[in-house]
Amino acid sequence: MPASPPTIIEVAIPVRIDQTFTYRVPERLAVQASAGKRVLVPFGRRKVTGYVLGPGDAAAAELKEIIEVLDAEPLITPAELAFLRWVAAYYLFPLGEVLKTALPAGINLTSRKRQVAAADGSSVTEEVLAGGKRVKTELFYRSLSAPAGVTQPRGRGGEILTFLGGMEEAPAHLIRQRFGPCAPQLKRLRELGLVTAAAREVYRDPFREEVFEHDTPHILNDDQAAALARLVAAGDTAAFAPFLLHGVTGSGKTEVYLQAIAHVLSRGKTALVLVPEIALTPQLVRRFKRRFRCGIAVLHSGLSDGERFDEWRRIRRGEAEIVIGARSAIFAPLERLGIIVVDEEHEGSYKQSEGVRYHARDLALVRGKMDKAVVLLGSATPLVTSFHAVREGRLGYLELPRRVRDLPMPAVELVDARGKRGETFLPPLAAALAENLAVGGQSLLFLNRRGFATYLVCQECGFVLRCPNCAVTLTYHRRRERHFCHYCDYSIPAPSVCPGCESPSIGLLGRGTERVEEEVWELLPEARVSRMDRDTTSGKGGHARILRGVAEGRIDILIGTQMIAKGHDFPGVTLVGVVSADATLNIPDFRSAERTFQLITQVLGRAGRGDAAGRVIVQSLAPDHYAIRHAVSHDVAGFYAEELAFRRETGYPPFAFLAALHLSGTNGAVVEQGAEQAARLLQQLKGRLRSRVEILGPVTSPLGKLRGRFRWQILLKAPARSDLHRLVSAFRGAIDLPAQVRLVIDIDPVEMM
DNA sequence: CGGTTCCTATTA
DNA sequence: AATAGGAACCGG
Repeated sequence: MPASPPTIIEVAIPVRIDQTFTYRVPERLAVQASAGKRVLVPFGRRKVTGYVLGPGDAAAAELKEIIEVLDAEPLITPAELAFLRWVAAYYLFPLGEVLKTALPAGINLTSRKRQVAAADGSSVTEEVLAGGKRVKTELFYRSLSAPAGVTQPRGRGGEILTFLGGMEEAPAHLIRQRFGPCAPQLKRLRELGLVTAAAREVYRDPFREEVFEHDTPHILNDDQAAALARLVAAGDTAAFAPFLLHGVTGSGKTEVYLQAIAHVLSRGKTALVLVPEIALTPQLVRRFKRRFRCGIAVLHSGLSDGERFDEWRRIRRGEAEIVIGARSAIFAPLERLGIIVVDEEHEGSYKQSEGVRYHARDLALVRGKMDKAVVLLGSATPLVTSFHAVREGRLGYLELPRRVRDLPMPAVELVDARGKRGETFLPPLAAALAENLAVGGQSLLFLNRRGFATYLVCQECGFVLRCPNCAVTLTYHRRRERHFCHYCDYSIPAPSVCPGCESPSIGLLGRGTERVEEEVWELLPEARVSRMDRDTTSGKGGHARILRGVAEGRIDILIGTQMIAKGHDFPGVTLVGVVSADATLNIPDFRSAERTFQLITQVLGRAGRGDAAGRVIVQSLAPDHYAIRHAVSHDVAGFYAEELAFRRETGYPPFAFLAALHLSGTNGAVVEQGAEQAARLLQQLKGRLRSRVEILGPVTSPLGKLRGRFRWQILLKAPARSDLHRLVSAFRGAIDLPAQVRLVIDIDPVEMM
């Protein structure tokens, strides 16, 4: 007797509940309802899309029946499901929500209740099913031999027919592109039986119109060749092999990625490349398209839902061997995965901070282990954690210590700015800017603070202008004549007198990029100056417009925030000035030194990527701080040694593991009570479990309120991840907070505020 | 007082 | 997460 298909199934539903649900399968759907497919199910008062996990326990008394099976083929393979189960367990988030995040957005059906005006004027609630996958189809035309008695039409119809005769078939967009609007002619041709039209599924391809010239692998220098050799050897063993590719800026990391991937593809496997920002994808995709003839898919948040869905389907069907994308691409449905590259692995944008709070860099290692793949973490300034893993032998170390073509590292002058707070440019930087302008060189000025002045303070009464929602100072933006909160979007018009005592002697302190721009105008009126920060790149293509201006030599001096530090090549830049290296050093985060070191090093790497070595001047109020000292002397190893000593001493990662519990809500008193209740429960559980977790808090974050919400935070610190998980899982099962308090659990939080 | 807004329980 | 039903709030 053949095994009968399961009539009871376990279904994960994308809701914020930590459990799965059991449904009955009616006879007619029994064969179709298999694991990895989506089903439409009744859920509470509505109908939702759920994900079939497998056969369910018949134990529950009354089960509802599934309504429909939504997919012909499973969307998720058993291996992917295992990975996603791991993600849900690790980040303590419901499996259904994790599955939803991993799949392209907008493919699920849900019932929506909405009020509809009835004929008699009263309103009726109507239930509508909304959403669902959108497959785009296009008509493909093909010419037929003319039936008896039909003559070839004249005019445009005839031209189209001749055109179609010369080829197998043509999609509608191609005909329109060639002949202009021609719907009536095509209709007539079909009526005459001269052509057939068939609707065919097409992909919305973000790079459809572009033509790529082919290039060939570059010749590697000795360091690159040595790194590649180890990657090739590891790839051939078909075992999990994680590496850190530590290459100084301009050392040719991308070429190593390309050739390692070429080797993986030659073994019939596939490759996944993660990049930190959308802005960086097009140039990297172009480089890949020039090198490889195989299918390349792109996944990032800049795509429309339709484009993303189509790229996802191409991958699922095995039509793309390479996937390039932002953090969510870690969930790409690639099979036979041979290598995962995480470019600029230190970037904070790999951390998802809403919904499932995953870290794509960490998940790359987990997925690589499950899929027995090579994982390649690349950076000029790796995470302290990665460096430590190398020292412990958990990560292979590949080093590219030299720039390609043996260009020297730029010479850096460190200028002590102590006691000279009023001056934006100290004499060395002012002189260097003038000199560089005189010889026609381009300069880059970096300051990681936008706006004109960071705060307004009254000289009479000491009043400081703050955001009513976020308890941070408001930054003055001169162009808009307003003070803005950089956390929420609150703003007020610039006052002319102190809002506290009406004294006219108000001072604007702390400078941002907008002020630096003004001071450059005053210092060098003949220079062509441009600024790149969130305020000047807001429109579509604003980013590209400024970069093009620099590339085409229409800009002499570019001022910018960290935006200019990341990834872009400025071949004509021969001077880099860091206006204040300390802006990021004093934020209350145990990673502030690491961040500052990374940022300064990345900025310095922008100098002299062309033929000239380039000159760099760094102004600092803390020239003796180890992050600044080691960054300006290009002493990466020196920095990591001191930073690791500091972390060991203070008990922070990688010598401890962290979790953060964020409690928030609009009612301050209720949130406070909730936080205290949570802290008490944690203490009890800690005693009962004899846990080694250290509980810090509840404390308010430095921003007591964010976007109008009160926030409390409890920080957990443990010597091992397992301690953290035991305590937090027990806590999550036991806590019963009032509904107005939202609890977010962040395992391995990157931000400490 | 009717009408909103806030809060809470529920989901197989 | 989304929903519905009920409590709380509210102006004049």
